[in-house]
Amino acid sequence: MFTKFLNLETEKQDRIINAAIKEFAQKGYDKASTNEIVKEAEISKGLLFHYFGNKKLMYLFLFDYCYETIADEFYKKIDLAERDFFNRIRQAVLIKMDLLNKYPEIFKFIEEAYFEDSIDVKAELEKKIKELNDINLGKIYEGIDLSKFREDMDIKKILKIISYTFEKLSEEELQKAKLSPTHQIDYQKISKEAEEYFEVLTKAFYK
Amino acid sequence: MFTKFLNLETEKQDRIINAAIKEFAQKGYDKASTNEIVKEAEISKGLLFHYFGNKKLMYLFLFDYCYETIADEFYKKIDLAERDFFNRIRQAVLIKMDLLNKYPEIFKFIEEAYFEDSIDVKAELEKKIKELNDINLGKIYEGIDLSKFREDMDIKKILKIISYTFEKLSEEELQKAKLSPTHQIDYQKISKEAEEYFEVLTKAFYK
Amino acid sequence: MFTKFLNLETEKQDRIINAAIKEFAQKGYDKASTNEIVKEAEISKGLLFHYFGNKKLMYLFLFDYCYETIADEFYKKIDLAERDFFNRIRQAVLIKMDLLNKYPEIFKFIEEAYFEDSIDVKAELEKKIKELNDINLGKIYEGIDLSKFREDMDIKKILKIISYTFEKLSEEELQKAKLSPTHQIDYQKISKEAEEYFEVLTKAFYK
Amino acid sequence: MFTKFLNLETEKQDRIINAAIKEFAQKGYDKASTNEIVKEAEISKGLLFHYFGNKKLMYLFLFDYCYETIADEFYKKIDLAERDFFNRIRQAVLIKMDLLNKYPEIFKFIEEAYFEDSIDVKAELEKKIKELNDINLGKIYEGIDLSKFREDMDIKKILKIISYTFEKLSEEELQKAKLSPTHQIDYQKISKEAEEYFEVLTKAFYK
DNA sequence: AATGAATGAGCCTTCATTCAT
DNA sequence: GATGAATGAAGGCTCATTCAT
Repeated sequence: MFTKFLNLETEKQDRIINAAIKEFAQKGYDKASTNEIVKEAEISKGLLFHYFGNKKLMYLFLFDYCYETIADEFYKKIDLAERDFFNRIRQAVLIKMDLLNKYPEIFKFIEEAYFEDSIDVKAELEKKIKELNDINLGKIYEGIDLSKFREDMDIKKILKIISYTFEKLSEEELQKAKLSPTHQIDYQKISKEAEEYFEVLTKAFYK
Repeated sequence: MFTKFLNLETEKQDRIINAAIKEFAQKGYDKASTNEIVKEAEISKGLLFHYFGNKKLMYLFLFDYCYETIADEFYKKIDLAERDFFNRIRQAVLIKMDLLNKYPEIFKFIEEAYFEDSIDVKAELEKKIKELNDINLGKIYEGIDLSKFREDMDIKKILKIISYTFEKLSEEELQKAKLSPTHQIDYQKISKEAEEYFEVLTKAFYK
Repeated sequence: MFTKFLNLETEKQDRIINAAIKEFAQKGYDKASTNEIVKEAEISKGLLFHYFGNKKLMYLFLFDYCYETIADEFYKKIDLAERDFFNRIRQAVLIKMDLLNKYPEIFKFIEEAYFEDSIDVKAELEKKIKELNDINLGKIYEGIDLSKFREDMDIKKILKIISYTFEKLSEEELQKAKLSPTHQIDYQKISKEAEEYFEVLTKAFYK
Repeated sequence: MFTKFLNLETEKQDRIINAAIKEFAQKGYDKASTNEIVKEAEISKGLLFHYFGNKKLMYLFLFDYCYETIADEFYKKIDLAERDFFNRIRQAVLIKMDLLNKYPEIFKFIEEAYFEDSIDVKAELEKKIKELNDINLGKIYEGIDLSKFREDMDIKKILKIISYTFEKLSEEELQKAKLSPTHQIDYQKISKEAEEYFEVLTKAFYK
């Protein structure tokens, strides 16, 4: 499919990928301009279509590229030997924040992709996202020590409630950052808040 | 501001509003075409701009309209005499699903609006959303009987965890419906699932 | 033709005339908006067309109105008893400047009208301008004492050369004002410059 | 800037330039339609904007093109060895009329440009015109034999009066042609008239 | 007389994509 | 492989004018 592109010298690949990610992350699928991408990447108009066929396929390729980049690093860093659920989640939150810092554009791209509503890519994208969720859902809970949890409740539901809480917490902080004038995320405040929720949730769901 | 439009006969207003909501809900702000809206509403091009000035103002007007329509019905139906938190949330979930059924396009429009990233409307929209959040946040917890909850934890955090759980639950079901071929929401299944989570959460957080 | 309009109460007539002159003077025929005119004049859209038929006729009416307003005052003020040509022209220049100060919008309108190139009004306007020139050309020279001029030249050519000089002088000052940041006309400088040219021309063409 | 356009085959360049000049000359900046231009030039809509960016830049490019075309021919033809002022002006008048005959549309375009009031191009255009005036003002008087003129008057004013006379004379003839049904300029009559004015002016201002 | 809602052609500009070179 | 000129549909929006009330 994208073999032509992948056989390019890495430097040119990177130039193109970075230019495209930047444009899509900033403007979303519809408003992103292939003109801007080729200008930034310093390649010709025709070449982009030679490599990717069309805008949609390029976007979908970038989504995969971004997802893999982030996922690879994520699973490289997470310690599956840590069997305590809360510590595992704490780890996940910290790693996510680290990656956010390291690859802001890529992260931005993925985040926007989750909310991308353009009819051109919506269907394909949702399919991809669903698959990813199915694949990864289990992974993060792999090897968790379930013996610490109360046994008078459905363990799956407990895990879900805990996951939901931290996801919503992150979303809310993100939303707050979005609405603040500086768009700055206050990592320290999030960490502190998370610890307080850990405490409540441990008291509620651990033996 | 929109007095010209609001003085129209209701039938024509509805035709225009429905056409516009449908178009924006389906395609998002940028890709939505005023051409399509006037075609669907069976009015002339110029008239739309006679009423709303421009696309952006029309979109913002529709957001207000949609929000008010939903909020009015929501707060008319919710029983603030019900002081038990879980029953209150159960109510809220059911009412929301009912409205979702009754006004699917309006709901769609609002949901999309929350994620609308078009630079044209982003700023204004976020301001509106922020204001709404500030206003309504407290309202749903009004008059709740807090004496039933455990006292060894921060009550605010408990309430948040519970809210988060049901919000995420709804979102997940919605997402599942989105990805299913028929886009059908299985209300019964949701109700049943919600009851099971009520049970878990009561056990965890009630005295 | 415009009897409907002319039978209006003067106050309303003035409101409409002023609004229209302002808009045309500022934007030229094509870009002038009938919408802006009715808004400023506080009358309804339809009424404007009821009175004037269409934009073109309104413009032509305004040209006549403006021309008459200026010409009436001009010929009321000019002293036809002054038989010296240079004094007569000096008078004309001073009166013109006075009127410019008193009716800046009307003057602006007439000036713009002379350069109006819109195909819609060009032909009609040029016809009007030609007629006016024919009528008024003689008037300003009426009763001039020709005995002061040299007799070895065609007197008509002498008068033309003198007129041309002052017309061009005015045009140049106007153009300079146009190109200056403040658009301010320096009347004192013009008067002084004119006097210097008077001197040269007297020496050249008087006995 | 306009390299894309200037690298085109001359035939196509000419087709586009002629179509554009014609349209702007006839209708002025605002009313000129890019649609008409591309139709006349037989190119696609997009191509025009590919070459010139937007309407304004195209107009400004054409102004430069027209000015250079005329100025180049003018200064190629004028004989700077001719030191007699009247002969020099006679030359200038004849060359101008020749060019007018040869490039009527270009001339028209420039003339209209001087009076172009559209806010879109006014500022830029006036800047260009001002610069041109500064550059060319001296050139036409270069090497003139001033010893023939009377010494009891400001020589600069004399030269101005003479220039003004011939400029106005040309303008009047042009205006007459404009208002005549055939739009024909009667060069012979102009030459004869000019000679008569030469005579008067020589008598008045030469020693 | 007076209103202002309604029209729809026309405006400039953008864009992904194609294809001859 | 690489170029960038060329396409033309579609975009949001404006406007003088009409006409039912």
